[in-house]
Amino acid sequence: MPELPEVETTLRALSPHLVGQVLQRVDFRAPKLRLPMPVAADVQGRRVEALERRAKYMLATLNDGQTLLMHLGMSGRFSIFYQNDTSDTVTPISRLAPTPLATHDHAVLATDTVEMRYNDPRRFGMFVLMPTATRLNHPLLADLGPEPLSPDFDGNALHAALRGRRTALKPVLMDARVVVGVGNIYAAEALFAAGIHPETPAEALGPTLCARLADAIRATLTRAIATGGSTLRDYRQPNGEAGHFQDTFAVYGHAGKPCRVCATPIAQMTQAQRSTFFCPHCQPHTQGAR
DNA sequence: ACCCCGACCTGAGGGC
DNA sequence: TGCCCTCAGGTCGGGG
Repeated sequence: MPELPEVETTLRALSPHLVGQVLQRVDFRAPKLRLPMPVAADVQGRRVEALERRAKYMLATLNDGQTLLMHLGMSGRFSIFYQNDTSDTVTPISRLAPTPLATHDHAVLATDTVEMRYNDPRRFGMFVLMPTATRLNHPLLADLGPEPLSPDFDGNALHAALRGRRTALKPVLMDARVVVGVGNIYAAEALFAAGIHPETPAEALGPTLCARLADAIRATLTRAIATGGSTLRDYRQPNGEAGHFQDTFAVYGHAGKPCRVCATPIAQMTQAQRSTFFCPHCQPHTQGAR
């Protein structure tokens, strides 16, 4: 589920409550999600010095030289709860009052003022503790490609990354070594925005189309962040509200419905075991692919 | 190196 | 009502 916009939305909501705050209470309730959970005592009592995003990972820098890495997997979400109802001095960012823990609440991080709960039905998320000094060399982070919203991602970077990739463009866009943060939804939406067929051989995409696609990826992700991300099933912003970008999907989940531009029915197919949606008219097969 | 596929896990929805 | 199948936003690791 969560792709870059959902992770970014989550991070922006958590930041004011985490950065500079001490994790007074930490509870990893499941022994493992995708990976074994850290030991709570190795996190509890530390102050969070920074919270950053790399790809779909959130990295909380702790004041003891460790970094807590968090990933939302397919169905993960954080919710912010008030610690108590006497929080007059706390900015009312959350409408959620404390409730009993729910099924699939796998982690709890509490500061003096709020409690953050991580819920993840499918348990594909992860919490990993690693040394801050070498964190970028950690296997989870070492081979990641450029951030799509950073200046070093442009048509030239994309063109270089597609070299040697003979397979269909859309699965390649979802390869984090090419560009990070782009999952099944945003790959489809960006390809529609760029007017490129998802089956175009990746290495056939010339500089002009690479520039157009890089722009489309950046614009699509930026718009999604601005609307709080996409809520299909599980994802929620940490204040409990759904995202809204799903209301503006051009193709994702729209199989058989008329294209908003040309009214041609949106097509669906399978690529790399994932559903792909596209408009056969607005995203023609490109030959030569400049 | 690339590429394909299965694995991880739970829940929702459709067909019978 | 229940069962059984398919599908779902991600990523890793094994094999060809």
